[in-house]
Amino acid sequence: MDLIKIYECLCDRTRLRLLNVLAQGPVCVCHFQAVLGEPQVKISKHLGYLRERGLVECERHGNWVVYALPTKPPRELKANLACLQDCARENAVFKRDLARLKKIEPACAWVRAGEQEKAPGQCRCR
Amino acid sequence: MDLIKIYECLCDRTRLRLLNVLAQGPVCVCHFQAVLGEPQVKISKHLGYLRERGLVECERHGNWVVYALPTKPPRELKANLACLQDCARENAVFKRDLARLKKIEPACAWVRAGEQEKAPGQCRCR
DNA sequence: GATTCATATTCCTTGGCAAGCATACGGATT
DNA sequence: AATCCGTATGCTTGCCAAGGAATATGAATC
Repeated sequence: MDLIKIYECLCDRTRLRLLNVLAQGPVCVCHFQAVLGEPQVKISKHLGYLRERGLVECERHGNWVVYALPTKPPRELKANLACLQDCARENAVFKRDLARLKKIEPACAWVRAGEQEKAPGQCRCR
Repeated sequence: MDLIKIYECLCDRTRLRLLNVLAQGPVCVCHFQAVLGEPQVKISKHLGYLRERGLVECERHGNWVVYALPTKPPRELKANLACLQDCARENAVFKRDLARLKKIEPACAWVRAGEQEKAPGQCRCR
């Protein structure tokens, strides 16, 4: 994987927040909206940007689309994500996002459950 | 230091090469030209970009300007430079640059010598 | 089949950066 | 002071990315 491409993905605040959240595990788009408090278009576009460049993968479940970090990330990506985690640990925005994620967690239990269950009929996390 | 700013600096191939070379120690602009094989303007501009954002520092010695990594790099910068070094180790371009640097080294001994000596009257490394 | 919900895409405007050419600057040499 | 050398800055062009509004898609529900 091209280093430049990785850094291009990392040099946007929204994308950093997305990746920081994803480090906790798979998340679906509606949860991102709730956690980041950003409009749908913005979230979707940045996820698309990351997806095209191979920094995230996604899978559809009914209406929901669940995003996750690659199952087999290349060395460079792995290293940089680890570095990001290390740097983000103390950052206020990143911490706030994770706190919000935790609050929402009950609403997206089916994602954490390995996507075995059927996706709920309606999003209750916003 | 702002993480975004760091990543913005890292998402250009020329700047990555500059930083990779700088990881070996202080280097003056004319050596960069020889090592990277890129025109003077390009080198100078990218060094300026890095300088404005605090990723490198510079000091003038006669006609020469010697660039170096910050003496006291912030945590995030340190971490990312280390990560870059780790990722760049196997990269062909980066390795070639370091090889060229080694070849040139005799011509810029005064830089390595802690800048004690007077700068030579003319650049012989190009 | 029509509607609803979640998500993606298109179109537009705006801003910033890369690259190259020409030129300016600062210091040393003659 | 005129010149030379190393380095930096203006200027222009072209590209790409961000953001927002509107709209399209795809799947589920009624």
